[in-house]
Amino acid sequence: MLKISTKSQYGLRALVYLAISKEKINSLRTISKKEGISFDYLEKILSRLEKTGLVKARKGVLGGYFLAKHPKKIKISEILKVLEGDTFLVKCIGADKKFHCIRARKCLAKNLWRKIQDSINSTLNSITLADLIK
Amino acid sequence: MLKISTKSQYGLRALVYLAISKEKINSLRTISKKEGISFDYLEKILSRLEKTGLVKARKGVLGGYFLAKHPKKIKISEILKVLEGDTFLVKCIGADKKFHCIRARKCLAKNLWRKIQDSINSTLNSITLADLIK
DNA sequence: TAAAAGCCGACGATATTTGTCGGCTTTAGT
DNA sequence: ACTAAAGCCGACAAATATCGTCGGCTTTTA
Repeated sequence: MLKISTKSQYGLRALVYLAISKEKINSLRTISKKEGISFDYLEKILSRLEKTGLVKARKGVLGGYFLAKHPKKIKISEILKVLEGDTFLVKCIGADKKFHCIRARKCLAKNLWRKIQDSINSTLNSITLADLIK
Repeated sequence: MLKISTKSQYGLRALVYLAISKEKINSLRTISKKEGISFDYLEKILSRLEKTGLVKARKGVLGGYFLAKHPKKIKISEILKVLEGDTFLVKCIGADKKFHCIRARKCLAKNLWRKIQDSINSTLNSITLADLIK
């Protein structure tokens, strides 16, 4: 249906929150409350962002999350890749060749998907978290 | 997950088929066989395209489907709109204002979604069925 | 009047998305 | 050392969307 999952929307909002926050570190509870996002769900999202090195976490009392890099260094494409998986519009142009269809040569639609894909990618690659918050 | 549904993929392939076919009219059965798409599913897709005036149908023996307009007059955006519904990346920028979130003013993410949306739209609006087949 | 074709609504299977829950580990403050 | 606050992790469950099937109907041509 060509839509951005709420997972990505939530994730991005959390990152924006961290980026503009005056605090050096923000707990999951705080972010979820301020952004109105389910605590448990956001936990999974941030945990994933943590594993892929976009945010860092500190455990224990006074713990929380903070950005791993300067917002300038975080491209939107990175974020979405982590949260949405390898975002290819259609499998037949994706990385996994087993989905590349047999009628590849004849398939005139393929070029279209590729074009749209490119246009999305270039937008995503050209914008950073820092661009969003200024 | 930011993907094009197979419904749209099938629909587009069917339209391309009609556009490049030497026959003036092609039955559902023929298209589904040649394109390797489920007969019953494709029926629903073409029926929808028919209702919205992109293709026309003739009933009875020797019946089938044919394009309602010249491929030059059919923009890809039209096709996808019919098949995917109102394709907005996120509800909060969609037509239905009840989904526009409360934190609209604060929401820095919104501009991003809009930017991506615009880039997709302009690609989709600038390409016609005719462009695909030449 | 029979066969081929499209029309239509209901249904069901599957996949994906969106959460929820419970118990674990780590850490700061007392 | 103990406790409470916080993150970590895997299993599960609910909701939704996608994909496809089915049966019976109408229309049309030979």
